[in-house]
Amino acid sequence: MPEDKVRQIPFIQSLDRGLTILQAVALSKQPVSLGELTEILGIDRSSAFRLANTLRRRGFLACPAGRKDYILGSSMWRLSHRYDWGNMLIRVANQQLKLLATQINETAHLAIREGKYALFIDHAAASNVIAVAGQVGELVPLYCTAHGKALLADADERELRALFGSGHLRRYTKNTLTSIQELAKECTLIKKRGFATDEAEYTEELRCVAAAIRVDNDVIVGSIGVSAPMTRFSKERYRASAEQVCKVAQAIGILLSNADQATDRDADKAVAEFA
Amino acid sequence: MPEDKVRQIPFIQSLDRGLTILQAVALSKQPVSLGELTEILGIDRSSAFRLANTLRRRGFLACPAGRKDYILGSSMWRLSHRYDWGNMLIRVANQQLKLLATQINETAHLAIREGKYALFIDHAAASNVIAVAGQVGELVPLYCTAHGKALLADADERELRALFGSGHLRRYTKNTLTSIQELAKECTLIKKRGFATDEAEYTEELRCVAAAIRVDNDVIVGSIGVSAPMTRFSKERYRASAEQVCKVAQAIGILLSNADQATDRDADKAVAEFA
DNA sequence: AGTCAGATTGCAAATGCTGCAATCGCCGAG
DNA sequence: CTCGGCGATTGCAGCATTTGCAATCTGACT
Repeated sequence: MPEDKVRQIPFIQSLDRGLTILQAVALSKQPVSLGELTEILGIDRSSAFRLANTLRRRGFLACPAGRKDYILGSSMWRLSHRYDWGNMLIRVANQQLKLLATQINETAHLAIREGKYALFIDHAAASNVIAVAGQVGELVPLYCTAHGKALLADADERELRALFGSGHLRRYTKNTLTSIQELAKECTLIKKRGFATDEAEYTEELRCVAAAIRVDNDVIVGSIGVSAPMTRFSKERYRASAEQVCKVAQAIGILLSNADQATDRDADKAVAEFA
Repeated sequence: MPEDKVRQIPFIQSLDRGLTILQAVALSKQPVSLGELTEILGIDRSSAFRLANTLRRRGFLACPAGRKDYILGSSMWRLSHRYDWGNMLIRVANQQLKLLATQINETAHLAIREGKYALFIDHAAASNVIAVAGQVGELVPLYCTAHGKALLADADERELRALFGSGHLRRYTKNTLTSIQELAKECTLIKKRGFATDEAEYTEELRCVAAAIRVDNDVIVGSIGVSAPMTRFSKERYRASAEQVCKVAQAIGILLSNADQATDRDADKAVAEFA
């Protein structure tokens, strides 16, 4: 269990414990019993109970009808729904996005997943280059774009079928992957090497590299990438770009993971190497 | 602000305060300064600071680059993203869904929003009736279905344009609304009267009524409704159904809002004193 | 530079939290 | 139907944690 806590600044024990409970419950697929919480926190049963009870009163936890173990409550739902996460991502990633566009000298995009599609939520154009496809606000299929596939990186075949059904996928170009099986294999590869490509699989003549943005090196919350016409984006050039894309994606992930000053620097470092 | 403290059930003060901060920050559109938090909690500056700082260390709050006021952090994102809200909604709504199907004697559906689409996540068929469109897992457009429009009820024209673009909407039947302007007007109406209709706007010959499910009478988290072929679902019959649909939607909303207190009799007191 | 508002830190008091142990409530076994 | 057994809940007294005050720091504006 990774427990990295720095206490240079005094921190409130009981609040911290409460948050631990919240996390534990959120990360568990099953309802969590008081006993388990006691175990996790390593404190007395009664204390765990009172903590959990406080969370329940506030609606952050709830008890499934009749049961006495805990699940997340509606407050979490409400609070996170109300919040404008898209804007947060845009804000945090903006600088990195521009950096990427400048370095590679092609248009860079930021996307999030929206159901079966990837949604472009921001872009940065290189100064001296004609803008390329991918308007902000545009929805593109997940399965045949670099951004989409990056967002799908963690999916296995079962999930893909649940999402797209078991039939064939619509073909956009001659390179489009149309079977779930191929797609699943591609996802595995993408996950391993860290970036996804689009070899004109959605739009003819358009090549694209993208990497998933992960919070805590885990949950995928968005993707960042660059794209350009094949004529301008040679295979080796865009392969080289992949590395930069990955680094930037990671930098943004770090910024999101612990958005405090200390980690601003970590992110800078991560980017600095090739800046 | 009166600070009634009833300690029939002991609750942890500092955790409670921390949660208050979380709420305050989440509900504010703007970053919240330490001063404001102090104000809200009615405690000393330094205490508020330490509380907020603990939340920040855990990633529940963050500071926008360089600034020193607070916004929600990535932990909220991560936790709520990872949690299976769909299942929670299905679980809570299941009974009501069946009830609705029985009462109206037509198929009832439960849907959530997924990007530009409504996603059916559960359904209940009336016993003696041939099943109707709307498989669980099906995605349907937001703008031309009762569920979709119910989910859009709070959107204004600006938001609609941001979502659908400013062009024309695809026409599925002769009744489909194809202009954003019409849609915006419809949304206003839906919001006012509490339910949305689909007069064969997506599928020919299919009529549908749906109402938004709101947590805390505010945030829309899903929709519930019934549908049937027009031949069987006369205009007056389905108008009468609207009322029931609304009631059920509201009931689910209440169940979601206080999932903990709904099953707990003692908690009624707690609710009373909070109000 | 100088001033001011807000953020951060040190410290001792005391409040609130904790763990222990006793009680309660629910199940399944006898 | 009663009896254990297990986990949840509650009462209590000691003391660790949190708190408010006051001092210090930061950094923005004059």
